[in-house]
Amino acid sequence: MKKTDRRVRRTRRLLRDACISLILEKGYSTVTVEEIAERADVGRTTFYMHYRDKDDLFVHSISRISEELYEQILPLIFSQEGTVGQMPVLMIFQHAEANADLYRVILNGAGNGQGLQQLHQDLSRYVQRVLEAEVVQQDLTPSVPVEVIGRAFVGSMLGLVQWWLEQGCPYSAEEMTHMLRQLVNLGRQQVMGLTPTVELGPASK
Amino acid sequence: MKKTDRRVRRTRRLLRDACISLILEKGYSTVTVEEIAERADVGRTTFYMHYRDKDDLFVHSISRISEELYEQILPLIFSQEGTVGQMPVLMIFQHAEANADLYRVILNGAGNGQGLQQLHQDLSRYVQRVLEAEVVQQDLTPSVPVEVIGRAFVGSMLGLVQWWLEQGCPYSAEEMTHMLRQLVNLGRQQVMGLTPTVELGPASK
Amino acid sequence: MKKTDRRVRRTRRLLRDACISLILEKGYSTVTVEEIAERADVGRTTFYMHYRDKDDLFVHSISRISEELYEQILPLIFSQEGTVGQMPVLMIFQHAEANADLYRVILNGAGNGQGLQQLHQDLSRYVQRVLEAEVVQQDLTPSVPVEVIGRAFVGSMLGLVQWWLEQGCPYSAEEMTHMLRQLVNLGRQQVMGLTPTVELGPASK
Amino acid sequence: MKKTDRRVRRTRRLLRDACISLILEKGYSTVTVEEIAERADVGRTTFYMHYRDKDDLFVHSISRISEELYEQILPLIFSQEGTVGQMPVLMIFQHAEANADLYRVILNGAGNGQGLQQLHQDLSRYVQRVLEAEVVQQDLTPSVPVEVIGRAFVGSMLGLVQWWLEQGCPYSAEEMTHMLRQLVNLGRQQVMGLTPTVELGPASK
DNA sequence: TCCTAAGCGAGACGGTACGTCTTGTCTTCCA
DNA sequence: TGGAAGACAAGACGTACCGTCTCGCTTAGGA
Repeated sequence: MKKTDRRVRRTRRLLRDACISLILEKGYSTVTVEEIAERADVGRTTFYMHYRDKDDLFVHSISRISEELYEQILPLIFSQEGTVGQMPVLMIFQHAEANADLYRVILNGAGNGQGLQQLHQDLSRYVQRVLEAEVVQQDLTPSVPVEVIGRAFVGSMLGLVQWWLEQGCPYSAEEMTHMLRQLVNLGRQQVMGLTPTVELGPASK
Repeated sequence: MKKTDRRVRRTRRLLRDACISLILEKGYSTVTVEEIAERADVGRTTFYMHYRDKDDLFVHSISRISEELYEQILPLIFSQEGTVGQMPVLMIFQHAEANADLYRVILNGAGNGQGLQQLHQDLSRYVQRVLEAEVVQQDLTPSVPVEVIGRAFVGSMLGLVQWWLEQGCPYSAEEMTHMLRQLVNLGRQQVMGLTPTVELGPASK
Repeated sequence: MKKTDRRVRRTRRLLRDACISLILEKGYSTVTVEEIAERADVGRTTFYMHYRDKDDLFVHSISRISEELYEQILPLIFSQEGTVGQMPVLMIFQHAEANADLYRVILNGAGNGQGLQQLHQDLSRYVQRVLEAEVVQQDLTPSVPVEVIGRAFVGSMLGLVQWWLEQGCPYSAEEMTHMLRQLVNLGRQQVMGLTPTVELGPASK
Repeated sequence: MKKTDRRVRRTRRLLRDACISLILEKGYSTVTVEEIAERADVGRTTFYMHYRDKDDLFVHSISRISEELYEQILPLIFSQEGTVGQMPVLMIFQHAEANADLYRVILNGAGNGQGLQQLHQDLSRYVQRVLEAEVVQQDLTPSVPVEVIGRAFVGSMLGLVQWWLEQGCPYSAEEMTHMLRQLVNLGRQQVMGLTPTVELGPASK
């Protein structure tokens, strides 16, 4: 029951990799189960032993990326002083740049937008959680529901990431982070009932 | 060359309506050309006389909505005093509420995200144009490219619209507009080099 | 009621010619109504004004040939001394050689064998009629029904014609006629109760 | 490589049987692949796994009959004394009577006459071979090419078979054989340079 | 001379069948 | 015993023709 598990894991990894690489090559909707199986050097039967269909595999494939992202960001968020710190946003831009192709696939709405919805939701939830912690710790009374703040923030962030990747990353991740913060921080602080802070350039860090 | 045109137009309209209603009922990917044709009381052959495939029809179907939106907003934008006025944003929320189902389809990324991409792009372009006019008229030197400002703004707006519709519109369009403005206006004014203004509530209007 | 008729006749002729030439070029079953109409410089609608379908047109097209054949042979048959004379057979070979392509189409069974069946039947009937006249005139008692004699005769004749055309007419029409007569005359005379005659070569005629 | 083969063979047999029975019921050209598949209790896809199209299946279907015929006749032909013996012809009539429907389909020119052409050709070749053996063994000098003799013979035989089946077999196979032999034997013997023989009735056999 | 009916071209349309492609299931065979 | 091979049913796809219809245009023969 050990060797088998390892083999199973291997097969699944092969399938996920094949899935992603094929989507990158020719677009989500034109990729077939057959192709994925062939690329993974696996029988079509085997595919169906592990995943229900292409969508299922796709969701699991991108969840690897999400998990990677969450594992890096989660600890940082809570090691911070209770604000949506600069580091996490920066890391998202960096992570996106490192996995540009995959991000592009997700942000463009592959798989009927499943990936995008999930990412949007997950990130919003995290941001919301952080904001709620802030509210509790500093006893604030936001004039706008934190859910709304989170959604709007993630919306602008992902909007920028998508544009940025589509343009071929004309700015550095640090610059993008700085611009995003300039755009959203004042508003966020205002609706949260915080004192506005002056936003310093990325170089000053 | 007149009667025929009218018949063609009628057929296309029937197809577009059938397409949208079916997507709303059972999701983009499970709708078949056959179903659309049947719903439109049209032969499958006729479908292919007018549209290449389901995607093609979908794009044309939603473009009708977009055009409706643009025709209402465009004039307003330029009749304003050169700022991303309250009215256009409000109108988008209202338009979304009025066409909630269709917006949900688009924002959820139906059709491989084509609709969402297009909407994002179109709106960004409009916002960008307005901002550029502002820059020229008031001789400003923005610290962040207007393209970035536009993208971020549209990102947060669409993020909010999507969340709002998914939640069943727990706030009024006016409230949503006000919240969005509170969140983005200060930042926008700062990076544009404008004097910050106090944002008044929706009721005060 | 005059010019119109002429126009109609013209259209039908154009259609028949187009039909035959197309069948010769690419085989009966692959020819489409559209092609025929186009070749005849006629709208598809017009085709259906004159013929029910491709088969209908085909039958009418080949009937022209049959009629030509019958008009030449019929008089001769009955102007003869009451035997299946040499002339008619020779004329069939000559007619076949002159219309080789069309005969090939018919004998190969184009149009679900309709043409072939018809030709077989028509010729058999004629031969049978001649034989019956012989029986009556000479008060014979054939040991084999004339219907059978006729069928067998036409069978061997058409079998030879088809082979002959397919081989590119390696013999002259006269030679073919002579060979056919050598093969069938003795038997026919025997079963008819006639005195066998010596068959002379084609040159001796 | 065993069970699978058996399954494949079974499927093909089902398809061939369905094909023939449907053609008999409603004519070659109106039978559709869908119907054949349905009758054979097989998916349409499966049809295309085994045969290219309806024509392909038809040719394979009738080849079974031909093979049956050849397997019965071939041995007899060469076990004979070197003449186109009575037995083979009789067997063809008997075989035709036993498979009347299928023969009718073939002789009427179903499938663009493919079956008929093939049968004609195959039988002609066999007859020709026998005649050639005769020529060599008895050192004859035919006044007509054996190819021509064969073609003419097969032509009259098939002509008779077709007529006979179409008439509902008004004579016995033995009678038909006798009539055919009366009609062709004298001529054949003459052109082959053989002494004419008296043809005895079928009862005397 | 008009006008009116016919032949006709253009082409939208519903329908049927085609041959292909992909999916998901199941069975058989092999390592 | 798990996985590859592959037969298979199901069903959507996009295409090709078919036969029908409606719409106008031309034209020619009778008023």
